[in-house]
Amino acid sequence: MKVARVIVDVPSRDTDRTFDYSIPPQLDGWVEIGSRVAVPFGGRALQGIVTAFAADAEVEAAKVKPIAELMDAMPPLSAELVQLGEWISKRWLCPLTIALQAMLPAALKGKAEKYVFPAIGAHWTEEETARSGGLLLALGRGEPLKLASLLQQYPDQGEQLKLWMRQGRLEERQRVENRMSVKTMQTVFAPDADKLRQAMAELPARARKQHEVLAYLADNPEPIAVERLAEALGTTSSTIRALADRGLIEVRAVTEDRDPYANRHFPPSVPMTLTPAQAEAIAPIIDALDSRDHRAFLLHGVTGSGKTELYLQSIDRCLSSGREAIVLVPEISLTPQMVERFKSRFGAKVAVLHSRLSNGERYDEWRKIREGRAQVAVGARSAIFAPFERIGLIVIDEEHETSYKQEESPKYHARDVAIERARLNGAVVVLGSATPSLETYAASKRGIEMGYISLPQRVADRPLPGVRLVDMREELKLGNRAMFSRALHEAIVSRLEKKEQMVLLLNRRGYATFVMCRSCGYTATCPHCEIALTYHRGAQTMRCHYCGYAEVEPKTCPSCESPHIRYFGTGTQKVEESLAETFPGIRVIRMDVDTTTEKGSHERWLTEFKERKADVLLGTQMVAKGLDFPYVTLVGVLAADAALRLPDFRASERTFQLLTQVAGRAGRHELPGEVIIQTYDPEHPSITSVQGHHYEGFVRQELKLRHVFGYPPYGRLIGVTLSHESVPMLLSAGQRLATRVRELATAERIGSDFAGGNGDALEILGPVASPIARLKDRYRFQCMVKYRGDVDASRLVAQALRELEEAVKKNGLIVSVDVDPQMML
DNA sequence: AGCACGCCGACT
DNA sequence: GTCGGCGTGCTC
Repeated sequence: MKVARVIVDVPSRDTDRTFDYSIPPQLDGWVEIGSRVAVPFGGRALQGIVTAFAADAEVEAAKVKPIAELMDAMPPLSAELVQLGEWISKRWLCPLTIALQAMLPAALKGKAEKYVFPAIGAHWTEEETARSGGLLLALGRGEPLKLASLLQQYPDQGEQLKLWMRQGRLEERQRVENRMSVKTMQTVFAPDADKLRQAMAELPARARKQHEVLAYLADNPEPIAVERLAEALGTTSSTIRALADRGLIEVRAVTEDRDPYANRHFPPSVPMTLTPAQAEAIAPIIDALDSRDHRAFLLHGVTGSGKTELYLQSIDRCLSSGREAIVLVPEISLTPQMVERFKSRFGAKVAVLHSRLSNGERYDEWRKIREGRAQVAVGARSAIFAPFERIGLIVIDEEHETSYKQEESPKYHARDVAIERARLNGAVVVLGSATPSLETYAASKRGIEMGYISLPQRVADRPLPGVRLVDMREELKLGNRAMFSRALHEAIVSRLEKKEQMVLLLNRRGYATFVMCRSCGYTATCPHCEIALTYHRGAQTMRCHYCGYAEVEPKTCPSCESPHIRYFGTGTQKVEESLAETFPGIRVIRMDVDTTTEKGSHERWLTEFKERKADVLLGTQMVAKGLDFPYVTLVGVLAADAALRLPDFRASERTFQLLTQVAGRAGRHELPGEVIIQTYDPEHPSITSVQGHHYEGFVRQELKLRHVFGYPPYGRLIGVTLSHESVPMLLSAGQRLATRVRELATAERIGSDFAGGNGDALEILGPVASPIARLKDRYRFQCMVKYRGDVDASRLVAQALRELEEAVKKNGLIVSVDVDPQMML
């Protein structure tokens, strides 16, 4: 009996294998590898993906059930993507269904819905019918009805329904349905100001928060999302709901638009004539495309060297050979300007995929690709799964960006997936960056698996901006306690006079980074996470940036009641305030997660800045990436070493990359640029190398350190984080795991004297408390496996984890594995 | 992940 | 004597 092997959508270790289903005659010939099917599984209906066929079931024929339904006429995944999914699940140690789900748009994440209908021959008394308040009448019409909507419509009949189902008078059937939910947003609509004032007068005086809400709406009459309004006023949605209940405001679910680019016109662009340097750089890429071999290249080009034009011309070449192209861009750089560059060149052939799209929009773009109506996919990380069938080229712009690593399961890195997918397709990969990750750089310098292409000059020979380092310790000695050094102060003044613009970077949001009592040393920490709370000026709250916990600012010390409670450290809010005080009349746009939560706000700020409605763009790392404004002639970094002391071996690399990227924002057009970096550590290589735009110098030094400690690219890492409410439990589980990995390594004769890139093999560190030792009320311990690249450590870790899970069963221990972790926190 | 099956406390 | 608490095991 021919069977389909199905991966069912239950993300657990013991269901991480195929289950066999027979193919009903009417589906014969329709079910393919990659088909999405609904199947009965343990008494319920589930979604699954067909990954193989077999001539016979691996279990006795009586156990094999038929596929209930084929969910799409055209399989959403190809055999190639299924294969890629299998590779991902092995590489990052996750259940295959999780890898496969990551490839599907959210709209295709099927969910079982329960339907109820009367059993044949079931009767109800007149009294029961009357008591059911219309429910039995509705059921009596014959159509099975959705259980969830019945419960919503008749909230008090839940018990009754359950009883009838137990008695067999009602029957239940499950059906897997698409979650084609159009995205909606609860939005507040305010009446006109007069009505609002009248409403305020009618409100009881003690309803203070409700007054505030109405006052805010009187000033800001445009519709606003409930969540956002609540956040702006430091209250909760219940306040707003209360107002809606009184009928004073209206709250409606607003659906989001489906074609984000429907009303936009993209003026066509033609290929630019390449500079000699560009022409030389693109040649090997074109060669590789023409030969149809799998090849990968690092395109190492300084900021402003014209990498995007090379991408465009490479894509053009790829398309003209009848193949398709994927372009990955960091989420944050996926701005309308960026999209425009691709749409202008390739028009309707471009599909755009990013997280800001609603599920419906995303699904529509995805279908354009699947159905062959688009040949270029431009998108963030997950666009690497664009369902093309003839991929010729994959471009990853800003390849060093951390956002290419997904932090939830599957914890894949899009760069590695790209290379594997290109290998499967005989396609070319181009990794572009001004500051390549050390892994990529080292690989390209080895020259075996990856070629190196350099583009060391900016186009039109525009100079890289001059970089000045300012030692803030000297400033302090000279009595300057302000957050702006004298140099930066002067530079700001001169830009204001010349009506030029500035970008200021501070990689910390909020107002003050911690709150401490000067009398007793008490610091405010999150009660759930052991993380210092950050003070936010606007809402006068202290917030945890990890779990979102917030409390009102204390007037006196909660511990000793001293009034000497002070705010330390500087966040973007405080800089904004200080700019206004120091430079009266200065116009500042602040961009950080607090000001860009609303859909489209990110874009709006950038447009305003571009139109020169502000002098300063102040923000966290989101102002460092890919922005291109002709009037920006000054970039200021307020505290360059902020991220340097983090307990992460990549801290230096990140700092260097961030500083170089932000420095590249200055002087990109006619006007020359200047960069001022304030630091307490002006000798640090991450910082001094930025001054000379000296990537190679920085990398050489950093690689030496990595070599000594056996960190990537010389060794590889697997992080395992265990979390539980109890510390002793965690410690014993952690030790058990570490011991077991060690035993397995010894059994396989893998030496444990790995130190640096020349030792041999594998070592396991920990368990130790995680840098964030407690998160959301759970303690966290971690182990780190450090190993030489040719050792199959993930197999050992997987086995040790299986054994550990077997041993502790369900006692609440949560284990999370991260292969090639990018963040050590 | 769910849902069933199974073995021990507070109720009609 | 029964309802139901959630520990354990299976799902083609």
